[in-house]
Amino acid sequence: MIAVSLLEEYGGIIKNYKSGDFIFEEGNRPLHYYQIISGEVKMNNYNDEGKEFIQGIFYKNQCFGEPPLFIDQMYPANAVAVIDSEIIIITKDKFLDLLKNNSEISLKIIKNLSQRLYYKSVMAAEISSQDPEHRVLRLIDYSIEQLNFKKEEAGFLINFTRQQIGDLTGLRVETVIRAIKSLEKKGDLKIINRKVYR
Amino acid sequence: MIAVSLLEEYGGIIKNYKSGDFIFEEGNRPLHYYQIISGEVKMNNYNDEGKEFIQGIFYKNQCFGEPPLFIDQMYPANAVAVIDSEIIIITKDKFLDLLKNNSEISLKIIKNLSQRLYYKSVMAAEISSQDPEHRVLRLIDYSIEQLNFKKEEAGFLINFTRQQIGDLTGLRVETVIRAIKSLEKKGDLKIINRKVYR
DNA sequence: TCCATTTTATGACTTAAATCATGAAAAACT
DNA sequence: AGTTTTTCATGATTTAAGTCATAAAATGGA
Repeated sequence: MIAVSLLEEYGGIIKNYKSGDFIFEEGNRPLHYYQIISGEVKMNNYNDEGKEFIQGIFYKNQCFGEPPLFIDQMYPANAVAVIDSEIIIITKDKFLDLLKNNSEISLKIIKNLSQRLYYKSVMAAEISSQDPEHRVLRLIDYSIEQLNFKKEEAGFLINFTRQQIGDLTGLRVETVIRAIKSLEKKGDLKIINRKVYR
Repeated sequence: MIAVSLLEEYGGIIKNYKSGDFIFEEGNRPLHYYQIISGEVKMNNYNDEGKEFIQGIFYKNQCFGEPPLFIDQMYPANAVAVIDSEIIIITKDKFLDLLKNNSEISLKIIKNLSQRLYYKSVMAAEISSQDPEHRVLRLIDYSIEQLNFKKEEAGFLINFTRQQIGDLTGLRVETVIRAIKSLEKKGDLKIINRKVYR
C-alpha cells in the first residue's frame, strides 16, 4: 500500500510477531496504522460459543485495521499473525499527517477500502442466503481473483484449509468438506491429494 | 455527505424516482455518483431462489454505490427507491475531478467507507455465527446508533418492518417475528401495537 | 525420528430454522 | 368507503446443516 520508506519517514517501526500472536484485540482503542512487511495476518471474531469467524486474511504489503482508526470506534475484531510476520507500525497522528501531506495516498486508501467493502458485500449476500456449495465456490472464486493463489497445471491451488474456508463462510468444517467433495463430483473443482484446485 | 451546491457546480442533476424504481442494477457498470436529497434507498441482492438480502438502507444526505466506482467493478447489488426519492447525480469523471480539487472531501469519503465497512464487519460476524435473537438485537442496536430512529417515551422506535429485519439479517420473517416476541418476553425490547421499541 | 497436533474424512443423529398453511389486523390504493 | 396488499402472528412439519464420534493421513515440533 504505502511505500515503506515513506512510513519510516513518519516514524514507522518494524515489529515481529510469532505465529498466533495478537496484534490487537477486539474492543481495543485504535492507535496505530499497520502494514505487513512479510507474513500473514487474519482478522477474526469469536462468538458466544467460541466459534471463530474470519473477517479477512491479509498478506505482504497490505494494511489492515484502518476503518476504526478513521471513525474513532473500538476494533470490532482481533488481528492475529497466522505465520511469523513483520509489521510496520506508525501512530495514528503521524498517519493522519502523512495522509494530509500526500494527497495521492488518500485515493489509494479509498480504493483499498472500496475493495474490502466490495468483498464484504458479496460475501454478506452469499452467507446470508445461499447454500454451502455456493458459498464455498464464491469464496474460492473471489480469493483467486484477489489473492495471490498460484496457477498450476491442475488449476489454481486454493491455499486455504477446510477449517479456514469454514471460518470465512460461517460453515462447519464437516460441511465444508462435504461441500468440496460434492463440488468435485460435479466437476466444479479438483482434489489432488487433499489439495483443492479450481 | 457532499454539499449539494458543490455537486451542482460539477454538473449535478436531480432525478426523481418513484417507490420501487431501480436506480441501478446488479451487474451494471458504475458511471455515476449518487447522493440522496430526499427519500430512502436500499441496496439489495436476490439469491437463486429469489430471496432478498438487503445490503443497507440509505437516507437523506447519504451517498451510495461508490465502492465499485473507485475499483472499476460492476455493481454487486441493486439500488432501489424504498419511497419516492430525489437523487442528485454526477458523472464519474466529474466526481473524480471534484475529489481532486477538494482534498477535504477525500477524508469524508474515507470516513464514510470506513463506517460502512465497520457495519459490514459487525454484521458479517453476527450473521455467520450467532443465533437469530442475537442477530436481530445487534441490527437494532447498530441501527439506533447509526440511523435517525426517534426516541419516544417507550424507547427508540425501530423503523423497520419484520420483513426488512429479516432481509438485513438473512432470516425469514417468521423467525424474526418469533425472535422479537422472545426478546420482548426477556425484556430486551417492547412491542406496542406491533411497533418495536428499544 | 518420534510424538503431538492439525487436517481431512465419513457415518449416525439431533436440532434449530425454514417451510407451509392459515388468518387477523393494518396500511395503502382506487 | 371499500378493496387489495402488506404486515404481523401462530401452529405443524420438514430438512439441511450442525453436532458427535471416530479414525487415518499429514504436518510440525522437540
